[in-house]
Amino acid sequence: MGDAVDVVLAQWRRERPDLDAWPMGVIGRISRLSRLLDRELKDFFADHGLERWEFDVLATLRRSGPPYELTAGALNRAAMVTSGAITNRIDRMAAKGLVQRIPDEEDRRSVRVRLTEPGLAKIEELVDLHVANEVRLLAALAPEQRDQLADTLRTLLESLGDTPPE
Amino acid sequence: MGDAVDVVLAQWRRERPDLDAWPMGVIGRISRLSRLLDRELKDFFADHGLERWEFDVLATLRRSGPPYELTAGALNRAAMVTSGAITNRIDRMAAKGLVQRIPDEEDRRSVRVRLTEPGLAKIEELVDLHVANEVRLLAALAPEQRDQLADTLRTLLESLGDTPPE
DNA sequence: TGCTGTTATCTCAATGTTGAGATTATCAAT
DNA sequence: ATTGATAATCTCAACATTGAGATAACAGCA
Repeated sequence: MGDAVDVVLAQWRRERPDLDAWPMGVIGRISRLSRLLDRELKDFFADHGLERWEFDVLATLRRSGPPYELTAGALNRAAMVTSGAITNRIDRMAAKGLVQRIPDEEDRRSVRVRLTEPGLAKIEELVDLHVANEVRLLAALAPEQRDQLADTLRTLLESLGDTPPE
Repeated sequence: MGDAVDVVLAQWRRERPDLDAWPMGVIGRISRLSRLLDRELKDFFADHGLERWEFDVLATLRRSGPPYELTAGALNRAAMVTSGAITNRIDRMAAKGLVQRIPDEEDRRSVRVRLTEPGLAKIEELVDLHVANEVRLLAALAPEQRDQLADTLRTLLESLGDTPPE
């Protein structure tokens, strides 16, 4: 009956009764949940010899469909990190043999990053387990609750400009 | 009518019709929202000469009530970071004069971190603006939506063990 | 008093991200 | 063709966090 954020809100009510801090009940919880879920996912991937960001890159390429390749730019937009971070990630995954860089003939500024055979095998092996793990993490929600939650979060994302590329 | 996560889900449906990836509609959105909100808050605090983590430390001390002091351990539990990170943060904030370290007489392993006069002034100056900024970020939600959202997120947090200290 | 286990904080090397700048390539318009 | 603006990627120094280990202090109990 109450989480850590309830305590925070109660403290503000006591210390600053004039302040209505309700937004913290939403934003604070999103932040904390994100952190907790990150930890859980990290543990899961560690058990399978991957970093979370490696899985994300593999999954992004896999779901883009054959030939399982995207430009570096598309990958960094998907991951919401800077270009420097993506260069670094691709370097390391290429060294591990999970992806390969392919020069783009059409636009020679671009690099296409393609899933290798082992990379494809890895994501195929893990994606079902990953989804099952996520189902476990959300087990506390009733089916209608989770649909409603997804809808509300979508509304928020749209209002913050999280619109698909094209 | 659709955010970046809807695209991800549609891709999985096309590529792997056998896989029901619904949890990504929740966990993916929580991750993305957390990142987007972080950026917004970062911009806001930058306009006021603070890092986000500095504000968090000030706010945690302020809402704990007079004499506005907590142990380093309490601060790192609140911030969900490791002890090394808190040591570093306190060092820098003490150098800026926002907090001061006070040896704990009762338990000499502990350090109490106390808001200085300038630190208190800073948080008092910013907290209302911060809440107003958060209200702005959540403006897309109707009042019942945000209450329901907060409730659902609380359910999730509790199920993941995010329970208050004592 | 002396042990043993636990707790609080700090230290520090390893690691990863950011953010700005450099490089190279493309595009639009003249 | 040439110029200027824009775009894609890579480079790299600065910075912050993690995670493991060190240090010091407390607590319970024989």
